[in-house]
Amino acid sequence: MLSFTEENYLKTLFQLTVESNEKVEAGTNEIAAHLGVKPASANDMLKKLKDKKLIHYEKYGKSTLTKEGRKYALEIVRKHRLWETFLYEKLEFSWDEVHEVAEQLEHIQSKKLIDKLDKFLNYPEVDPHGDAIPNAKGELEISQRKSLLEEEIGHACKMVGVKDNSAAFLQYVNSLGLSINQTIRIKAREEFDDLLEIEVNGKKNRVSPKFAENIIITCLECNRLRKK
Amino acid sequence: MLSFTEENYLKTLFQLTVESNEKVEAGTNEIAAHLGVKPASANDMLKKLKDKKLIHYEKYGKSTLTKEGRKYALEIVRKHRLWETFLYEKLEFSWDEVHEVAEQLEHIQSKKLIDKLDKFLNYPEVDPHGDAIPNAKGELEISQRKSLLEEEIGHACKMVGVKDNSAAFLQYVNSLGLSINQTIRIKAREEFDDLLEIEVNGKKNRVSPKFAENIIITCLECNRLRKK
DNA sequence: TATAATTGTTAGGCTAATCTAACAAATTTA
DNA sequence: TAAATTTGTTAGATTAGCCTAACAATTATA
Ligand SMILES: [Mn+2]
Ligand SMILES: [Mn+2]
Ligand SMILES: [Mn+2]
Ligand SMILES: [Mn+2]
Repeated sequence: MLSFTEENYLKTLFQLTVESNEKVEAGTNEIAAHLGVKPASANDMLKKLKDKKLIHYEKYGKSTLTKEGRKYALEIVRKHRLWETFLYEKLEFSWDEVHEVAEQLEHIQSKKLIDKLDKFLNYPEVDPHGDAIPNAKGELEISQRKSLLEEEIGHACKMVGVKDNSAAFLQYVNSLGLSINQTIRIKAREEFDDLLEIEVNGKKNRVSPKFAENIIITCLECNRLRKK
Repeated sequence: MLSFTEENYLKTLFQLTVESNEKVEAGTNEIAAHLGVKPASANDMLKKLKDKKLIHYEKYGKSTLTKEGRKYALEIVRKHRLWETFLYEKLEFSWDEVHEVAEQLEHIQSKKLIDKLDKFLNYPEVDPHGDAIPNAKGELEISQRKSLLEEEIGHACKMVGVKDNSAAFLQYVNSLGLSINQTIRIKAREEFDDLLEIEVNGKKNRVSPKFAENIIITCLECNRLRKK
């Protein structure tokens, strides 16, 4: 059985690779920063997890999860998101309060507990943030992606990537306050010139269809409602 | 904030003293045995808890909780019993499965979580084993006690002590398979001679009114129903 | 009340997870 | 491509919680 700490390292690696929209492997410093520890500490643990065959790691190289490690990571993510859903739906926690408590609850060891919780919540597909919940078999339905241009008016979505990777475009994206994981709400579409009115962090802006076509998003509303 | 381990020591001391029907203070070996560690380990921790002013402890003496330590212990007991109730009432866990998981859940740190859980469960007074749940202020309603003679026919109760402490009586008690914390069910009362028919661990026996008068119990049914 | 048994303490070690400080490799930049 | 910067590693120390083995105090028993 894994320790609390080992579990946190696996989950971090999962987030930084499998669930990242930027990379498929993670460096030691990055992992350390994500966990709030020093690189030296992360280095020790990476060697240990490699010995346990839970991650792929080579000296001075980047790390990824093995199949086995990924299995564990998915279990933890499943628990985390089910608990968040429980807190949100049953205990009147708000959207932004659930994560912190779920960080603790995700480490409770009991297969029965988590399966019963899943049933009690009526097998939810997504957590309160719109993120997919792995099922009991460890299968994760990756949120459907599309371009910002294809998103429905009125919906909120999350930016997960770009199609155009040119510096010019990225700078443009940046200047509008947009970045990975940023929530974007589409307010309206101008009939006259097809510009989209979007809201980011409370600030409104207008973007061209060409711009929107190059922003990759997942729709929060669609994910949330997919099977409910 | 207290560590997982410190919390377990405080809870153990609470169970061995405040909630015990035999003693009001506990020895080092006893504490160690209850926690499944060696006396040397318990000794280290007792000194540490004393420094933190959570327990009264003197070299070669017995230990008890300070007011502060008792406050923490009650919080943990409250969490433990609320989680047991949740598992039993909402997640279809059985009577005997709840304890193990609650041992983990009792250490989750979130005031809001436990108060919301309390509300969600509709402020239960007792856990699935009939034990009282401390309220949010840390007040514990000690289960009402009476003699076995006063118990209602058909009810199940728990033996918590004796009135007569003579060796002869205790031996008699013992020969019937009775001991502290043992569950007793009253099957019937004979009209003819007032003998009580009891069942202990599946075995039936008959006891005199004089005998029953000297056994102190708390009624599980009454505790469970007191305010529901 | 002397001896035996029980109970409690200490010293010294071990492991997991962390740190700092020094260093080495890899990558970026001029 | 050489120098500067970033990234990653190592050695050695620390802390919490546990252990064993030796010992000391207390309590029970003959
Ligand atoms: Mn979260
Ligand atoms: Mn965690
Ligand atoms: Mn319990
Ligand atoms: Mn516990």
